Amino acid sequence: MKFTLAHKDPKSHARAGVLETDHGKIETPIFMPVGTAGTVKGVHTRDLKEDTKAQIILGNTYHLFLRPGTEILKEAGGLHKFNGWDKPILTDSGGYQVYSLANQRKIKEEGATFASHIDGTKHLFSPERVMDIQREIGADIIMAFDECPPYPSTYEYAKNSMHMTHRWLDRCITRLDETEPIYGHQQSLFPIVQGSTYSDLRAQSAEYIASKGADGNAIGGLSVGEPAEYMYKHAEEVCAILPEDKPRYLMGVGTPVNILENIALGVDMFDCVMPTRNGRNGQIFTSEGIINLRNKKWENVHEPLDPNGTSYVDSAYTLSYTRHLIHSKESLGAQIASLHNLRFYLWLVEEARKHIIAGDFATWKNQMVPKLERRL
RNA sequence: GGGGGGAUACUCAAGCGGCCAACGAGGACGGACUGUAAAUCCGUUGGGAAACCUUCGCAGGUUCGAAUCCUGCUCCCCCCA
Repeated sequence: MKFTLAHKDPKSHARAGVLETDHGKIETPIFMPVGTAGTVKGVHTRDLKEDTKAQIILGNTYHLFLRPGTEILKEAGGLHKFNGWDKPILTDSGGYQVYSLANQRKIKEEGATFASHIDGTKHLFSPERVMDIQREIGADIIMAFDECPPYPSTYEYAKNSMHMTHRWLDRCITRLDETEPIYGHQQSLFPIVQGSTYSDLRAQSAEYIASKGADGNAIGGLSVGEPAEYMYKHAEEVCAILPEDKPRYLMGVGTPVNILENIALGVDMFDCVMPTRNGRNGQIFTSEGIINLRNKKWENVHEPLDPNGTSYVDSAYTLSYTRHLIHSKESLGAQIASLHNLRFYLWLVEEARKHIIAGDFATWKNQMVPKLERRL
C-alpha cells in the first residue's frame, strides 16, 4: 500500500493524497460508506460505484463473522467476490461492537467475550482471532482490535483501556506477521489511537501508534457522544503527532460539518452510518442544508429532490414523491434517500479535495459550514 | 313479528359507578440518529399558556358522583319465524 501526498492547504492542515491498494486507488480526503453486513444498506453495488462514486466501502468483522460466517466467505473467495465490490474494502475489527454491545460483553486481557445479537451464542474475540477473521474476509485495510471506551470515561478507565488497546495492537501485528493474505492481495493493518477525552493519553497513544510504522493510522473513541469541540480538539492533537506521510482515518465521523472541520485538521479518511441510516429515516443532506422529508412542508413540493445534487435520483425524483415513499414506508424511499446522501457525502469530499488542490480550502470550508448546518 | 348483541376521540379498540380527557394499536405531527443489534427509537395527539372548559349515538332519569346503572328514541349486526 502506498500513500502519496500531493497537496497541502496553505491555511489549514488539510491534505489531498492518493492511497493505492491492490483493488485500486483512493483519492483523499475520502468518505467511506459503511457496509456492515457486506452491504451498504439499500444500495446496489452498481449505484454505489457508478452513481455515488464511492472508492472504498466498509465491512464489519463482528457481523460478517456471525453471518454468513467465514467458511462461506472463504468458499466465495473473500468478501470482494462475495458481494461483487471489486474496489477497496476496509473492515472494522469489531472493537466498536465490543463497545456498543456493552450489556452482553466482558473485556479481559485475552480479549472480549460477547453474546451474538442473532442467536445468543457466546464468542471470544481476541486480537489474534480478529486478525484471522479479517484475513478470511479479505479486506484491503484491516483494523486493529481495540477497545472503544464510552464517553464519558474516567481517567483511570481510559488509561487502562488505552494500554490494553496498545498491547492488543502488538498482538495484532504479531499475528499478521505470522500469517499470509488468503486471496493474493495485500492487507494493511491500521492501528487505532485511543485515550478518550484526555489530551495526555491521546498524545501518548498517538506516539505509540505512530511508532509502529503502519500504512495508515486511525483515530478511534471519538463521535461517541462527546461535544463536537472535543472531537476537533483531540483530532487536532493527534494529527499533529501521527506521521505526515501516512493516511489518517477518523473512525465513525460524522456530519458533513464534522467532516470538513476534520479535513481542515489533517484527517484523510472518514466513515459513518449517518448518510445511510439518516437517509432511511427520512433525512437528507444537501449543499443548502438538512431536509427532514417526513415534515409536512414537503408534502406538496413538486421540485427536484436536490437541484444542486449530482446523483441521478436528485433530478429523477421530487421532494413530494420521496416524502410520500418515506411516509408510506416504501423501501424505495429509503433507497433514494440513501443514494442521495451517499452521493452528497462523496461530492463533499471531492469538492474538499478540489479546493485543497486549488489552495482555497479554508475559505471554501468556512463558507460551506453555515449552509450545511441549516435546517430547511 | 320474536330473541340477542352493539354504538367510545381521525380510525380500530379497551374501559363497565369515583384513581377517566378516557389503556392499547394504527394514522397524523414533531424530534433523535456519528467505526449500523437501527427501513429504528422517542415525544405529542379534545380545547386552552393556565386555572379550567367541552367529550364516550340522542334525550331524559337515578346518584354526592355516570362512558359505566335505569327509561325512551335513532341507527347497525346476528339468530328464530
